[in-house]
Amino acid sequence: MLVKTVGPEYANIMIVGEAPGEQEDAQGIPFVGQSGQLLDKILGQAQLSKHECILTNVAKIRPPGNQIGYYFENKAKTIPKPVLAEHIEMLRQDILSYKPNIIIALGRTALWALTGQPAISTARGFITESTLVPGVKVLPTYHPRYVTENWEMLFPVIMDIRKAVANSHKPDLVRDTRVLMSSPTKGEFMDFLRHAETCEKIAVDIETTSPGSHIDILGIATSPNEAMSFTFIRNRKPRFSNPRDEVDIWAAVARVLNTVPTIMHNGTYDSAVLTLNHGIFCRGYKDDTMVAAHVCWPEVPRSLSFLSSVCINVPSWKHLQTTMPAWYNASDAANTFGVYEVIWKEILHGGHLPTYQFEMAQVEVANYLHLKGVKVDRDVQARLIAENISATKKSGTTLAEAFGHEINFNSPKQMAQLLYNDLGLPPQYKRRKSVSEPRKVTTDKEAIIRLSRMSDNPLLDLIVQHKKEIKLKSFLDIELSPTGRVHTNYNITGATMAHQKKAIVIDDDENYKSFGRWSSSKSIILPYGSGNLQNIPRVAREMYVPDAGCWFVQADYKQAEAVIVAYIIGDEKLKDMFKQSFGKSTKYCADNNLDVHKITAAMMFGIPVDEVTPTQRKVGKTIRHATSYSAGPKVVADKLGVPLKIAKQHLNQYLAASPQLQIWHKRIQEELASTRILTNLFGRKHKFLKKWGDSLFRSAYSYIPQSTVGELLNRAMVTYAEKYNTQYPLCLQLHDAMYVASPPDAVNLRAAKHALYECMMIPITYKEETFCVDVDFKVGPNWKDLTETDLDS
DNA sequence: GATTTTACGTA
DNA sequence: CGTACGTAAAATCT
Repeated sequence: MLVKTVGPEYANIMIVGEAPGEQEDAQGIPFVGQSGQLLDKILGQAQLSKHECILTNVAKIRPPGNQIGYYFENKAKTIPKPVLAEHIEMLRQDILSYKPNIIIALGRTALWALTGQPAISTARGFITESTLVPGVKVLPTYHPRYVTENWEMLFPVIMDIRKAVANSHKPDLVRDTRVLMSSPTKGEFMDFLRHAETCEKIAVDIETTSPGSHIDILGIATSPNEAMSFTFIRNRKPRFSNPRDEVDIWAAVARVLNTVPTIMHNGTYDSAVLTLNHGIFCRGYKDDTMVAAHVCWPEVPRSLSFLSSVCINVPSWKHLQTTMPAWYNASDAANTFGVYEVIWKEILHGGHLPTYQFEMAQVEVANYLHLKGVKVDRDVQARLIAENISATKKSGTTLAEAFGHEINFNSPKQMAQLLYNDLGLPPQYKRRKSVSEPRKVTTDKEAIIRLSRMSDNPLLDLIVQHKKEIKLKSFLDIELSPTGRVHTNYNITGATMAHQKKAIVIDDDENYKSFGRWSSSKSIILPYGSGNLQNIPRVAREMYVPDAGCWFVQADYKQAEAVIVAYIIGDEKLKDMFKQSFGKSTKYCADNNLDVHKITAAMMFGIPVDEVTPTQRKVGKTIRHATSYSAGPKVVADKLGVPLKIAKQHLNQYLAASPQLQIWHKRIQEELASTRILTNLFGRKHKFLKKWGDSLFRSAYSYIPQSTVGELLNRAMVTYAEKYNTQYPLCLQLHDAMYVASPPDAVNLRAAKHALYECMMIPITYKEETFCVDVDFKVGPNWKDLTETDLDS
């Protein structure tokens, strides 16, 4: 049936959906189905009711199978069939007769019909003018049906509706009243810099070209409504023939950035470039909108564009990056200022100030480690590469001879052909996210190891070894900087890169989450090394060395996640063990059976701790590890190399002996059900927006231990950097460990260890109980050959 | 040529 | 049905 437009005559907000669904079709009223119910909730969050709005759809009749594609001539859904064109004309008439002030376009089809724009993801959140009925405002947002599949988009949709409500009271189209100056003369820019020096706050943004991260454009905003950007390099050519002119400007810029409190968006990048290329330390850089967003809304995207769309009311500008780069840059600076003002209120209102300040305190250390880099011993590197080449050749030749032809072991296709056709082995399947998904064949390491166990073909193990050697090459065969160093970008707010893009994205990532740990990625300023320094295999670590005349001192939190878990689940036996072993040497712990895995095994098998055999200990270790994060019997079976049935028995034995973990998992599920928010032991909150189910639960189980340990280390590191970095400088961060450099004599090593220990002993309180996580030390001349040492030895 | 999938290294 | 992270190469799409 034809579903008509409904709503009161006086309404000034019109909501346009895509097409009627089953319920709408049956009742003849728009938005009465499932997505209508969600719409009610969303509108409620913006103090709006459906009954105050004009409701309609682009297509007035339900398409077969709810497929909107039915109404289009082409796959891209840009050429409507005559019937849809008629419906759109009806929509136009409705707009003319109801005269809404603003139209909320729900989803791609509504956006397209009202404005001709094809992409909802870029248009979302920015008010534009309708092309269907010129003069009418359109605010595009996601369709509720899309939100039900992508819950992380609920937040922006609510913000969009609020923006629509706020704008529905304004008579005109949004006029852009900002003053964005993009082509000043040198004199005008110098005047502006003098003006900026008198401001209480400014926002700054730079545009750079790679390689070299040269600054093309620098923009400064003195308020959300006033910004000026200056172009230094255009089309790779400097603007001034006399370098003197540029020097003057940089001197003035340096004065401003070192004295005026500065806001940036992902300023770790900007300030690193300014420091490295122009010697400007940006001492005024105190606030960052990306860090602020990470603290307030860790689960949402934090590109400046996204944040602007939810925080402020400006026209979309990201598409002007190439055509009007200076204007774009001025917009960035002004909008950074605007976003800051909104998020700052949220920081205060939401009680996020301490966490925000702690995040900002990490910026300096992260930048220091980024720019300093780590030295690589070229001789060791050459030796390791040579060894790797000969080993790879040897295993490769053996395999090629055995199979009668060359095989690309990196190719899943060729591997599948080899394993499941040529060798006729039983296909192995990947684990699925849910049972409903189709099974997919895999040829990964685990699969090959499983096959090796069944078939006794020694070539399978050789394949695994060969693949490892191929992989190792990528860690060894790396480019070093002219001074023989590698650099990594430490990201305090988690990931900074969109998945597998050609160009590394600096402040524009849409796919962002973070569990409070640092991540490490390729530096675009100093692109030397393998990029990520947190996943270097042990073998390759040999070539990483401290600066001349020093050794590495490694300090890592001992079994940190296990300690945290023991306290949260209230496992008294384990807590007792951790207390007894605190500060004790490895030998003492071994002699006195102070060993988590032995204790686990003893509990499982119901025997005294000193009777646990090495095999039983291995079972205990695997089971504890597996159960902590809710792994299943298949993983345990693979790890231990035992049949599934035995693995299940082991798991049941453990769960029977130690029920606390399951009780805790239940508790986590209840917390997720009531608020979807979990808080780590330092008060950092994370909202879990993924689809309800086991995958969500497991992610949640790992959150508290993982993020608590990450934050523990980062707190220690900030304190250490402030107090001791000049004496024993920091070199590396590895989630639960940090590395510093010290002269290798006993006195210095001991002092370095004590400095680390002092900063790392941070008491953690949980349920009125306070504890510390113990620290282990290792020292050595390179990153691989480290030997254990006690605090005082 | 761009995007998605597969695999794999660390904590 | 461990999770978190980043990178490389192959496979697939357009």
